[in-house]
Amino acid sequence: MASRNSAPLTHPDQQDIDLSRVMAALSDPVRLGIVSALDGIDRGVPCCSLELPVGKSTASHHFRVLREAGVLLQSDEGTRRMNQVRRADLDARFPGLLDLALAHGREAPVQVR
Amino acid sequence: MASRNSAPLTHPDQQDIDLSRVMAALSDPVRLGIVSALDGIDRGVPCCSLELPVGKSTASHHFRVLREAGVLLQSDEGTRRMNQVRRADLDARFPGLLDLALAHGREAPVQVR
DNA sequence: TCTCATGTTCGACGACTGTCGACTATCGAC
DNA sequence: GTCGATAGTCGACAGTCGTCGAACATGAGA
Repeated sequence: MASRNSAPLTHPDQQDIDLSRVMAALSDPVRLGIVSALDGIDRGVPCCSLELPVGKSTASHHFRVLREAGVLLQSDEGTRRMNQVRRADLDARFPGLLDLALAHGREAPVQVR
Repeated sequence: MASRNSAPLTHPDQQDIDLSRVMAALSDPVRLGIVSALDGIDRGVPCCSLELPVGKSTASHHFRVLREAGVLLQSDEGTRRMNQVRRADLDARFPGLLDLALAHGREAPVQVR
């Protein structure tokens, strides 16, 4: 879905993932909640399946930040935008970072419907 | 030094160091440069010994952010404020985070005079 | 075709952040 | 006591960030 004329979901290549951006992305509690909820799920999860404490447009913003930082992989399936954590890429580039962040980011758990 | 009536240099206890704050602190290139320059030096280093690309008040701000996040230990010695990375505390609380950040944060190296 | 569900984009807003210059505080040396 | 070095504080400013509501775009079904 998304707007017709939106660029086709830009994701950074693995080697272009920037630590500063990843850390900035993960330093927001809402975004850490998203990643935490999505981690370990092997299929893509649509945005609407997460019970986030913010509005739709704000959630959209957070998903974009995570995608552009290289944390999430997004792909369109019909009217749904599926989300998946890029664990392999992140583990390859910053070994241990994701585990560290998730281990310490369980304060505001996000439910997956 | 500092102002006479400033609170006596608040540092978070090891167990109170918050990952979000640490990551936010380390996601700024100037601050990452500071930590990178200070890491591995066993003695305290005064603020003025670092050649930072920002003004005095801005540097002061960055040092405070790092201290309040739990990344730096600051202590006054006469007219100097000595700085040291809290490596033991950080390694204990978030094993590997500092090494990860420093390994990937050498873009804007900061000189120690 | 019409409608609904999903999700984006676009201003707008307040809060926070990074930056600066000017001023102040403290200490040590003269 | 005075002066210089070191360093913090205090506004001020522009830019970014997180948030929202309203409008728009797309695809799936009825």
